[in-house]
Amino acid sequence: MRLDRSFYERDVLIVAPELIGKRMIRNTPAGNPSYLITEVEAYRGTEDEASHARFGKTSRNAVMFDTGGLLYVYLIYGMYWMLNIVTGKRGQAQAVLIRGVSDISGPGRIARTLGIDRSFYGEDLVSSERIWIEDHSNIPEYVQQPRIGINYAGEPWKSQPWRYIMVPPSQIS
DNA sequence: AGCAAGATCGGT
DNA sequence: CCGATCTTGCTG
Repeated sequence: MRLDRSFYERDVLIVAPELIGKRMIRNTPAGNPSYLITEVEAYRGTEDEASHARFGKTSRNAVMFDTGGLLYVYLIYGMYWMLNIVTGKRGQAQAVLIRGVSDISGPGRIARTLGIDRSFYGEDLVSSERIWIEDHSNIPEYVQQPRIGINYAGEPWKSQPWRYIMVPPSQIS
């Protein structure tokens, strides 16, 4: 069943690991593919020096300051769309970057495969007809690591283990 | 105003 | 390790 507002409105450090193992559904004229979420990163508030919210609200990141459950989509390196899910209550400026789904590794390739672009900025996962996330009662194992590509941030932000990676069942000892 | 750098990826 | 490619927000 589709996740509701109350799921997304919690702190990003709670929501991010819980997104691992959930299914993202992409409703298109061609079909209804679903993708298992396998890797995410948490970005937490204006004090997080690795976050786009670190300079406060701007035209690009404005949706991060809105309510949890909305999508934050932005273009990076002129060619890759990044898919993020806003979490927390309005004003908290938190988001989860989707880094891996099913057999797709890398946020840029995910957006390309799912057909995510600027038109998904602000899309609401709670009510959208195009994209949403379902809970299939899957509780996977995961490991935590520092986030990728944020060397510009200072400590402790650079080292926070806010990257969550699903451990395949075959690798659990 | 201009410009360096970016939550990346694929090829060399 | 470098180039693609363009938006962003600072002068990194």
